[in-house]
Amino acid sequence: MSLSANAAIGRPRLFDEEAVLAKLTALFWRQGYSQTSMTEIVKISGVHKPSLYRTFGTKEELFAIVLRRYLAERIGMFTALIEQAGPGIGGVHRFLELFEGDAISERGRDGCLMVMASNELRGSLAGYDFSADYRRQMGEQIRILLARALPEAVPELIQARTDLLVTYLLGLQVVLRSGADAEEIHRYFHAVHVTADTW
Amino acid sequence: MSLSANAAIGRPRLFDEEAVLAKLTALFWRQGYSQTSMTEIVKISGVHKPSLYRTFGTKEELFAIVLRRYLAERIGMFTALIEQAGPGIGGVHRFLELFEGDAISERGRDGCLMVMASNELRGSLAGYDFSADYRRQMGEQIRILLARALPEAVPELIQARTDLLVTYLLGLQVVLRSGADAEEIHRYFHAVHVTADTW
DNA sequence: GGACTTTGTTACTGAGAGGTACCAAATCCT
DNA sequence: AGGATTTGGTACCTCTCAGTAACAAAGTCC
Repeated sequence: MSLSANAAIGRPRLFDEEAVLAKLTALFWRQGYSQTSMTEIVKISGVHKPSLYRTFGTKEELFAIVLRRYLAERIGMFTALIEQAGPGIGGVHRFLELFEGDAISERGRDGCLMVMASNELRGSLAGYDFSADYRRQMGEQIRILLARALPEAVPELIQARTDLLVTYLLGLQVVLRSGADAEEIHRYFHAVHVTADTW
Repeated sequence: MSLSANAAIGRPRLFDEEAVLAKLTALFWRQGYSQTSMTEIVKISGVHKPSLYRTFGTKEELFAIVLRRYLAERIGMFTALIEQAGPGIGGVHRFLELFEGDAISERGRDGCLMVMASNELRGSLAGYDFSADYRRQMGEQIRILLARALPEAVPELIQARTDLLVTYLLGLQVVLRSGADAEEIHRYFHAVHVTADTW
């Protein structure tokens, strides 16, 4: 399902949609939605305004596209980290370590675009409740991690642990975006390591 | 420390600063900083623009005043809830119940102004790192709650539990602002009740 | 080659943003 | 009473915002 209906007819597009969306994702992620102007978007993307509007629609529609793309990418990252972490309770600790590595990176300090957009747009945009979608898909991934880590636990307990971890991770993104230093960030990771030890 | 240097000389002010700040806090809290215009601020406050600028400075300075005021009020709420919750591990559960009552209220659905502003302004405004201030003061309150709840725990453990709860509560505000329904909100509270039972 | 279609580029629009100049009104001090 | 000082209120400023009209350029199809 491409954005352009018929790619063969007419003058060929000089820019790559995916590359532009990747750049704009980073831009929105850094600055937020309403604090990013179309002028900046034109500058960063290298695509002139009428082309942007023809391709992606209004600023709001463009941001919705960015959000859907980011959501899939983000969940993919969770899947990869959980895969890499392995089974057992050690897998939970390894997952947290991998997550911390990403968190203290340059991009990690921007927090999570979903959390940022949830706060700015109250979780939905143009009728699409992206925030609920994000929590649900994130929960599914965390549940996989915990089900493999705690094979003897009943589903209700797995769910409670999952809900705790999801909420914790959302809060962590708030901290990351707020400019906390590596020491404070590590304290928060330490806290959940300690908690996971009782599981 | 009043905002007006000399209250006696000149025409008396027709509006109450505190009442105006309370209204504007609610407005910023609902809409966010950059999505709230000076025109709206004039309309809600009933104070004309030049008076606002004379009294509170620029929009940015006004918001800084709102943030400091809100921070004190918010920490006061934590203090009150913790006082009301009482000692022992039961105090933690009661604190959470009281907090949930506030969370599912109309205002609770707006989340926390500090969390919202942290996401929008990356934790600081005009050189004031309000976000770090908030986490520190919030941590102090939670530590009091947990120290009374777990009198036999070593300080390191109290600190770890505190850091977990602080991060969890920040994440919860993200969920609240995103428009989650009461059932989902209750699930997240249940998750931390289950965790607190192992303390 | 010529009709058709889509894209790149420039210039522009109306609306709304944050912020202020200016003057009348209301108080205090002498 | 009259200057001094502060506030209320109207009208205005400049700048930037999202969005678009119009036309040239670059392709496909017949």
